[in-house]
Amino acid sequence: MMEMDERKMRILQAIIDDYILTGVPVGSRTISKKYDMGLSSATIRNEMSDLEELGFLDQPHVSAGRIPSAKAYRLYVDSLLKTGVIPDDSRSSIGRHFAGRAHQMEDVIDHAAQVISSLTHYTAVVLSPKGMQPRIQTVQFVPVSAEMALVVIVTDQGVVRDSVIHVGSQMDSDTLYAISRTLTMELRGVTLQEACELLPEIAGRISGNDRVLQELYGYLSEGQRSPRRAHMAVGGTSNMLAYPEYSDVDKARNFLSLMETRDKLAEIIQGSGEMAFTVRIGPETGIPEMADCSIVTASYSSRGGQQGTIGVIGPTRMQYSRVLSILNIIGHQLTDMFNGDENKK
Amino acid sequence: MMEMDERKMRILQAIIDDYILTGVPVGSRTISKKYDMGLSSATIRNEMSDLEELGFLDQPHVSAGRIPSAKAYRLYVDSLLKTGVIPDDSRSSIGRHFAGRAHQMEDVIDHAAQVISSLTHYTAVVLSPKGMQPRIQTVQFVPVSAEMALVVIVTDQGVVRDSVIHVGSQMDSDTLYAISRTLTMELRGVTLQEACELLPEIAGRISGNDRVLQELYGYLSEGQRSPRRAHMAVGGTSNMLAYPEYSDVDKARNFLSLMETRDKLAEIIQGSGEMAFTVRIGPETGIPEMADCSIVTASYSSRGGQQGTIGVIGPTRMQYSRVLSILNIIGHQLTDMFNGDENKK
DNA sequence: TGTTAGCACTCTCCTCACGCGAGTGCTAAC
DNA sequence: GTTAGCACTCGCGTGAGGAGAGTGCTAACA
Repeated sequence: MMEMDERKMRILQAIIDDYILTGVPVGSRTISKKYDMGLSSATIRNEMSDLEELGFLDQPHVSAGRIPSAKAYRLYVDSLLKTGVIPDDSRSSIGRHFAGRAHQMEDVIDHAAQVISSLTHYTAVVLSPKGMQPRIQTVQFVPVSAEMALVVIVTDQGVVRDSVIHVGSQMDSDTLYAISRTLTMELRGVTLQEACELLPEIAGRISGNDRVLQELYGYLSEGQRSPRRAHMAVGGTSNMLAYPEYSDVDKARNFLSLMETRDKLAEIIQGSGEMAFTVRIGPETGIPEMADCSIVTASYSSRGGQQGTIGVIGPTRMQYSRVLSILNIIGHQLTDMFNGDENKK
Repeated sequence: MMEMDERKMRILQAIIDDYILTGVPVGSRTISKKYDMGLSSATIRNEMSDLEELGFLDQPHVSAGRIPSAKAYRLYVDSLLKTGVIPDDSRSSIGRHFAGRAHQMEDVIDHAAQVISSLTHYTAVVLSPKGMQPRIQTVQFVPVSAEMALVVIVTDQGVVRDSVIHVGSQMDSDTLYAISRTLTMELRGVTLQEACELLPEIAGRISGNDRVLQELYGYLSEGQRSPRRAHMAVGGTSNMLAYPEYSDVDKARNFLSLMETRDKLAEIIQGSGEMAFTVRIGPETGIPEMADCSIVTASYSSRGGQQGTIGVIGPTRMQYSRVLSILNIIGHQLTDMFNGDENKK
C-alpha cells in the first residue's frame, strides 16, 4: 500500500505553490529546477505518478504537467490552518486603510469589501452582523410634517429601525414626546416581536392616541414579516475576469450573474455557520457554477454577540495563506471598530 | 451636393433596425429581401455607398456589410424623440413589478435597478433623488445608552440624517428632549451648512450643554465635508457579457471595473443634467472605455422637487425605442411612488 | 436618368495539415 | 533508490487553401 511520506508532501507543496502562482500545469522539470530539492526530474516524475494515483494530482492530458486536485488543496489548507494561520505581515499597512473611518455601518461594510477585494485581487463579500432578537431600549417619534412622524426604535444592539408613519391630524412635538416616553417605559427590554404583541393591550390602556399606536403596530408587524435582511457588500467581481479560469465568457457570465443574485449569494456566504474560518474548495461549495472556485470566509463580531461574515471568492488555485491572513486582519479590524466607542448606526 | 432624401432615410432606418437586432454587419441583399421596399440589391448598394459618404455608415472591411455610425444612431434617436417617444405597450405589466412595494427608499431603488435590467437585458443604474440644499425642520436626540445619543435631523425633503454621538456623562431623556426643542426652534428653516455656522453662536447663549453641541457641530461639519452621497443601485452588469461586443474579456473587465467604481459611475449617470431624457451615443459619452456603449437616462422626481436619475447602459446598437419606453414608464412609476402617501425614509 | 442584372474582385473565417515544444513513461545503468 | 536517455503523446501556433458573403463597376433596359 502506498502512503504519503514527508518527501511526497514537500513535492506536493511545491506543485501547489507553483500552480497557484502561474496557473499553468506544472511539470517535473520545473519542480526539480525551481524548487531545488536535490532530486532529478525523473525522481520527481515517479513521485508525481504516485501522487496522481493517490488522488492529489490531475493531468489535463497526457502530455501536460500536473495540476493539484481539490483533495490536494484540502490537505494544503488543513495543514495551513493547523499550524496557526496568520503571518500578520502587513497588519499595520492594512490597518491604515481603515484609519479615520467611523461612519455609518453601511459605509464601513462597503468599504471593507473594497479593501478586501483590492488586497486579494479576488471577489470579496461582506455581510453585516446579524444576531439574536434585538431588545428595545427607546422608542421615539420625531415630527416630520403636520401629519407625519418618524419613528425611531433604538435597540440594545445599537440597531436603529426607522420609518415614517402617519400620525393623524395635528400632533405637536410635545404630545409626541409624551407618547414616546410612555411607550419607552412600557416597551423597554422587550423584543420587537413581543412589542408587536403587547401593543394592542397598551393601546387599550392609553386612549386618545389610537391612530399613532395603530400605525406603529402596522409598521412593527410589517417589519416582522419581512425582517430587514442583512446588508451586504460585494467588491471586485471584475477581478475574476483577470484569471484564465474565466477567459471563457459564458463561464464569466454565469459567475457574475450569481454574484448579482444577492439572496443566493448571502446564503452561500452565510452557509458557513459561525466558524472562525471556513474554506470550501471547488466541489465542496456544493454549487455547480462554482466548481472551480473556492470560498473562504471568516467571521467577526459586533457588540451583543452578533456575528458578521467576510468572505473571499476566487479560483481554486487561490492564495489561501494570504487570503486567510487578510481576512483575519480585517475581521479583527471590523470587530474592533464595531465594539469600539466610535460612532455607529 | 448630396442630400438625404426620404428613400435614403428609409434604407438607413432598415439598416439600423437590422443591425440592432442581429449585431452583424448588414448587406444590401438583406435589406432588399427582408425589408421589401421594391428595390433591388444593386440600387440599395448605390444608396448605401452614398450613405457611407455622408457619414452614416461604416464598413468594417471592404467585403462585409455596413454598420451604422454614431451619427446614424443620433439621427435615429432624434427622430424617435421628436415623434413622441412612448409606445406604452406594456405599461400595466411593468407596473405589476412594483405592486405592493412600499418599503425603504433603498429597497425601492435596488428593486428598480433589478426590474429595469431584467426588462431591457442591459445594465441599469438608479440614483436616489438629490435636490437642493435641504432645510432643517426638526432636530432631535434619542438616547441610546448612558453616554450616547442618536441625533436625528429631519429636513423639508424628508431626508433624515442620523448618527450616534457622545453626549458626555449622564443625560437623561428629558434633558435631551429639552435641548432638542431649543435647537429645533433655533435651527428650523436653516440649511445644514448654515446650521454649522450658527452653532457656535447658539452654544454661547445656551450654556451647560457644551459637550452635546460640540459633538453636534463635529457631526455637521463632517457631513459638510463629505456629503452623504446619493444612494445608487446597479443591476444587470452581467447582461453585457451576452453581447458579442464584449466577447473580448479585456474589454469586459474594463467595463465591469468601471461599473464598480461607484463614484465615477454616479458622475457619469448624473452628468446628464436634469433633462427628462438623455441619450449619449458612443463617443458622445466622453468616456474612452465606453466608446461602443450608449447611455440612456431619464429623470424622475421626488417630493420637494428633488431629481433622481435612472439610466441604462448598453451597446451602441441598443434597442433605443424600447429602452426609452421602459425608462419612461419606470420613471413615472417611481415619481408616483415617492410622491404618494406611502411610507418613505 | 434611374434601375437592374451580371460579373470580377476582395476579404474574412473556417478547416486542416504540419511541426515544434513540453512533458511523460519506461528502460537500463549507476 | 536514483538518474540519464529516449521514444512517444498531445496541445498549440502557423500557414495554406477554399467557401461564402458582399462590394463596385459596367452595360443593358425602361
